[in-house]
Amino acid sequence: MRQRRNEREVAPPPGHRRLNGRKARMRAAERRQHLIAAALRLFATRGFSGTTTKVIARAAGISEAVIFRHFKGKEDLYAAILREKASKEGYSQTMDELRRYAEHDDDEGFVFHLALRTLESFDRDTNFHRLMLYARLEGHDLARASMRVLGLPFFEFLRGYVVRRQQAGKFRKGDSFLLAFAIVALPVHFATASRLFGLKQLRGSNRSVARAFTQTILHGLRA
Amino acid sequence: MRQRRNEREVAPPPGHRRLNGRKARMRAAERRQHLIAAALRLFATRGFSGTTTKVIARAAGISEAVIFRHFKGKEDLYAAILREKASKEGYSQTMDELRRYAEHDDDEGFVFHLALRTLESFDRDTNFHRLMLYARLEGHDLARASMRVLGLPFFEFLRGYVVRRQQAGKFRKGDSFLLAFAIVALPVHFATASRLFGLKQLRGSNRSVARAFTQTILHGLRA
DNA sequence: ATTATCTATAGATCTATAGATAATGC
DNA sequence: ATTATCTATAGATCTATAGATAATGC
Repeated sequence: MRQRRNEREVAPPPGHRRLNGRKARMRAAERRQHLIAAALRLFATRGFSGTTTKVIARAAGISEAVIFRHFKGKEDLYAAILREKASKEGYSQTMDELRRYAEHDDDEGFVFHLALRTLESFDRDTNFHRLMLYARLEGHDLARASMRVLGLPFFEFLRGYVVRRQQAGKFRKGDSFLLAFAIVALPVHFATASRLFGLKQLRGSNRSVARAFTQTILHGLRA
Repeated sequence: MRQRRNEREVAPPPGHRRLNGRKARMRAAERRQHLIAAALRLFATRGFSGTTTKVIARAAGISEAVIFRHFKGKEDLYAAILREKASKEGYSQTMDELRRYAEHDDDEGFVFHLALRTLESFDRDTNFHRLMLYARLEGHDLARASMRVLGLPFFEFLRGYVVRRQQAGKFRKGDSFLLAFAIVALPVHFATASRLFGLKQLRGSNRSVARAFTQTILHGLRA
């Protein structure tokens, strides 16, 4: 099982100086980021307790001691990754975009772009999503916190949209919670299966997948 | 983080003899099952590498050495759990039931019971589903195998049903793979969020949730 | 002179085994 | 007599720290 050796060094960030072929030293802030990047990949593939500081050090191309110079401990490094990567940015940007479709009562645009941005996010930040899934399973505090601070507001925004469309008589009546849940469930579940678990059967361009889910969510399977 | 102490003993199976207040010894086969049950709970909550043989022994109320008497090692115990619990039973029983709805072209019955059985399965075997999610993330061979042997045939059966209904003109045209995926995605994603991650916001009886998803899948959100 | 990194190692913990001992079935 | 379990411990790893050394900026 856990015997895979995936410890090749993480490339130093662009702009990083090199000293006649040998590695130049990084400044503290730079090394911090570098360690976060290296550790993210490893925690994402093997989980917290499946990842040793030794492996992280090897992947980052430094000695173990350096990790503890920059972070209080393994747990602190893990927490730093979550804090660093679980930024509001992606969420609020997508929310702004969706709000525009919502203002025009453009259900197709709304659902389609929600799905599309979800798929793109899993493509871009596969490791982060993998890490979050691990963190949620492990019941990590910061995963819960991130869910509360980012996930819930987003979901409430989505549910608000559903309620508004129900009141306008455009969406079926019914538990707005479950309807909103259904909208996110399709793309998230698909992205999880295809990107995180690598189910090969799931193919197609992001746009075509998003289009199919949009049709399904808005009009259902029935002809 | 991983500091929770959840090591109370697993109750011995019913019918287990007791010797004037003290524990009676189990026969090998019985102890094996007992260890599997105890370890399942722990692996499910903490993952493979997050669970030590010491903690398993404590939870089972025996010394660590007993584990290695019954299993070649921790990995072997883990594999035994997957083999034991990932039985075809649940799947083929549900498939038989669904086949009956399919024969009567009862889309409502088909989708509703698929959702209902999924939710019930996550209620009944929460720990198993948690373990499988961990195993899939960790890329465990047996998780992949179980997906191939159980998951795929089930999915192909489902896709076959979708194709047949498309040919009958009852289901919309479109990628049968994605349509079939949508049918399972709603209940599975919901069960995962509510049962495995304990999102409290997700409530409602299994039947009402299954009903809501059936409506959504068959008729969509549009009024 | 300051900052980043390394080597070496302590001390805890983890998996696994050997050999002794206690319970059970006949 | 056989089977299940325990105690004790080996040997490998794991996180973390102390103190020495090498690179960098001024």
